[in-house]
Amino acid sequence: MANDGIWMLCTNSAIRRASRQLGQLYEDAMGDTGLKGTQFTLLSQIRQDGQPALKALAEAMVMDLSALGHTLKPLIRDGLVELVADPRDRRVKRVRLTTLGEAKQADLVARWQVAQSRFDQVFGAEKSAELRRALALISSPEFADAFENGLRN
Amino acid sequence: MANDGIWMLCTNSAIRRASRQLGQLYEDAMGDTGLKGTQFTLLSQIRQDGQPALKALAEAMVMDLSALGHTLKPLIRDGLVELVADPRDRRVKRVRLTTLGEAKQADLVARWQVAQSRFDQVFGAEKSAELRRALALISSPEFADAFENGLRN
DNA sequence: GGAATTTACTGGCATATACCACTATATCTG
DNA sequence: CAGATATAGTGGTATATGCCAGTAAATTCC
Repeated sequence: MANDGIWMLCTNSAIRRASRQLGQLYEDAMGDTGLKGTQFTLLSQIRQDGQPALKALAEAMVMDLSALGHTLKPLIRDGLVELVADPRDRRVKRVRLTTLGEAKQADLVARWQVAQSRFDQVFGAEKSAELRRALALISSPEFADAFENGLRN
Repeated sequence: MANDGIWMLCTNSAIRRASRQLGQLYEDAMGDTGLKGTQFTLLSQIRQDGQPALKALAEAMVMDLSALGHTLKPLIRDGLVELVADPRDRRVKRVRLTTLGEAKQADLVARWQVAQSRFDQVFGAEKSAELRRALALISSPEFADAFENGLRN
């Protein structure tokens, strides 16, 4: 499996490489819906959060605020999500699924489940859950803090 | 650590999210060199392979050939790598580091090592190596094949 | 209460990455 | 050998993602 690349030494290279591969596999499973993996992720997270402020959503996704804004554009253009101003704090905008967006998301969940169970089957369900836990740990602010400032216990 | 997102269910979401975080951390460690993590990865892989054909490099990186072409553009523009035609097969182009590219790569290795050892320290060196193995497995063509066509043993 | 600061978002620019259509070579086949 | 097919790259278009500079609204501080 090409054990001789920097990805065997550099976790960053390794994770990006695996990202590309997994992105392909999941996207194929998404099929003709025309939506990307990231878009499914976003729709699902928005659905779960209800009506998150952009800032909060960006943080949850571990994504730059402006990157989130850009990424939402096609979804807004296609009428899957919409932005609503927060009446309490007029700096804040909240994202929510439109009716169309909810339908699309539900459709995608079914397809996603196929991809996810294939992954679990090939990689092993237990190892899969463990991998997600490890990745969530890496994605946490605590991890970033320890990385940047050293482990001071 | 926000245990309630889709990233706890969807390995694809989880890996992209962790990619973003790790990309940030490593890039910060790269400092003022002006190069991105991906560019370091590419320079390092090219260095290791010597003078790989674009196709072969794309495969090793698990990257689309045209994506690789686009990604190399800034590196070519900045004089870090160059393309040379293969005399045997004139369809083939090979990439190689320029003298400047070699110097830059060597410089980056030092910085990268700082980032990688911080990662190992925070995540655990053994777990870290194990994670890279898991990611390399996921990135392998065998994995993709099993994912797409099912495990037929 | 008004100036200074912080916060939330927007828009422009640059790289990362994929797909598709097209071109140039090379290889295969009758 | 000529036509069909396969292979390697290129260029265009679209999404993904980050940084920086700006804008507007809220909060803080005399």
